[in-house]
This record gives sequence, C-alpha cells and structure tokens, in this order.
Amino acid sequence: MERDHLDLATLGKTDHNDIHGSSVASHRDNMKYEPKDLRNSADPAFNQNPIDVTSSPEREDHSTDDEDNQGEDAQKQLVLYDPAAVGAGEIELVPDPLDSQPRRNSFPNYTSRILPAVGAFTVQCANCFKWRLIPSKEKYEKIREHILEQPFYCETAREWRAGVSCDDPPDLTQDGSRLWAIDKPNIAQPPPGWERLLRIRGEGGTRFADVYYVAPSGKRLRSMIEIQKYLQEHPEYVAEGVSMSRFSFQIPRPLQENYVRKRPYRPALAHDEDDPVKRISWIGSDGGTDLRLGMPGLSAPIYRAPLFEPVSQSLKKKRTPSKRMSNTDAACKSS
DNA sequence: GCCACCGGTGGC
DNA sequence: GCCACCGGTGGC
Repeated sequence: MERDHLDLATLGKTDHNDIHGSSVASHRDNMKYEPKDLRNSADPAFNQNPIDVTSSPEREDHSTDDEDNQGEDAQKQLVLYDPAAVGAGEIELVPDPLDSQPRRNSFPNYTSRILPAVGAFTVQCANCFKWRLIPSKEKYEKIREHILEQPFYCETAREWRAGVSCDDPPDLTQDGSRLWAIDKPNIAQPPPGWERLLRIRGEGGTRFADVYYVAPSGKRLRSMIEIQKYLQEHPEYVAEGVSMSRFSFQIPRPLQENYVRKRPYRPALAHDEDDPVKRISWIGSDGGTDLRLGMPGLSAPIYRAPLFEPVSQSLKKKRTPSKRMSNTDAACKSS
C-alpha cells in the first residue's frame, strides 16, 4: 500500500494534567534556556506526567485492546489527515503546501522515495470521540495550544461548519488507508511571522519526524539551542515578546507500529560498538514484520506518551567527535 | 555551497 | 524506549 500522506493526532486530558501544563509554561517563559543537566534541581514540575494515548473509539473494532482504553473518557485528540485519499466531503480544506506536498527523499538508497507529508488536520471530540476536520494548520495549532484546558467538542467546529454536532457522522475514521500519528497537546503557537514545520521521515528510519521553526528571515532552526542563539543574535524578536516558551520540538507519534526502526540494544560496555559482529547482529533482529496496515482496529495500539516534558531536556555540552558507523550498517538497514 | 533529510549518540 | 541535538551528505 502506497501512502504518501500522514495523519496526526494530539491527545489531551482535562483532569490533573492541567496543573503541570501551566507549571511548565511558567518555567518555559524564561528566556534563558538552560540545559537540564546543567540545572541544579529536581524540580517536581519537571516530572513527566504520562498520559494515555489511545486509538479512536471510532475505529472498526475487532481489536482486543479495548480494556486498555477504559477511563479515557475525557480524552481529546487532534489528527492530521489527507482528504484526497478519502474523498474530501463537504469541508474545503486549505492544506499548507509545505506540509501537504509529498517530498522526495534525497537520502542515499532512497532517492526516488516519496516521503509522507501532513495532509490535513483533525481533532477528536471529547464527548463523542468522532474526528472533526480542522480547516487550517493555524486553527489546528490554536486548538492544540490549549487542548488540555479547553477540550474540543463537535460544537467547536461550528466556527467553520454550521450546525455540526455529535449527531453527525465523523469526518473521518481510522480506516488504515492513511498514516496516523498522535500529536502532542498544548504546544504553543509559533510566534507571529514564524512557522513551525513538521517533516515526516521515511519509514524504517531512526526517528519519525523532525520539527523546524522558520524565522521571519527564512532561517530554519532545528533545536532549542539554535533558537536561543538566534534570539540572542536577533534581540528585536525578544523585544517583540518572542521567548523560548513559544517553541517546542516535540514530535507526534506514529500509530503504525514499526514505522520507526527500533534502536538496538546498547550494551553497557562501549567497546562493543567496535565489534563489527556485534554491531551487525542486532540489525537483523529488528523484525520488520507485521505492518498490519489497512486492518482497522489493529493499527492503533495503546501508547503512553510523556506530554509535559520540559523543553530544555537533555542538552549536552559538546559531543565528542565519535567514529561514525561504516557502510555495513546502512547496507543491513533495509532488511 | 546550501540544505533537506537522515543516522548516531548520549541522557534520562 | 523515548527524546534532543547535531554532524554528514547527496542532490540541487
């Protein structure tokens, strides 16, 4: 099955997580961006609060994981999806060209591959769990920013779709025809003039996606450290009120299992990476089995996602220039 | 030479 | 297992 568009979702819960949301936000308001490992504290506000990320109840249900979904009544989900793959329905979508155009992968061994791109945006009603299309990326980002404190309901969609309610059929279902991924809730909207880009990587890679921020100058920034440097070099943005708290490089999670290649077991002894045999041995065990695509109800396992990670997590000072892996690894990768 | 995309690494 | 950062590199 060839799919070149991706569905994304942001999940949220109303209850206790709110506290952490605001708490983290206040920390993130600080312009000073301190790597976590340089921070002195074990601040409880930085403790992650795991949240249940579940599949939509809308799916055709032959699955066996329903018991895991219980107690998720308050959940809300945002999803991105490709209207073209399904037949768009009444909603006129204005997909962002940057995000909706499938891209060619220029990486070696993948030269003619089409990369998935975000097609459109959808949110799950906190009441009926039906998916509602969101007509623009901007609106989606606005909803996502406060999804925990302000749950999304079908009625919310009346802003752009008159009279819609929970009685109406869902705008889409997880039918396996597209990639779906769960987005993170409460990500700040990018500052005015800035854009937050989500780039989906090819299947079988080491990670699912990358986030870039595009500054008004067109400069692409790909980490909080780069943001900080950029703001230091361009104090005019800071004067406008742009602060580190407006940025998040959190990426969604694919609902498709095995979309991302699992990282191999890393032995405690660093010497093993010098041993070509050991390096190769884990590669073949990666599986690559069981894509389960197109099987409704099966492509949406339960995920537990840390939702309130401090933005400043895990920064390193300087990485020691290490020996890069040889071609042997790349050759094994497509097994 | 630039840059989009990917892999590797280290931390948690 | 997940996340964040960033170096490498093929294609343009």
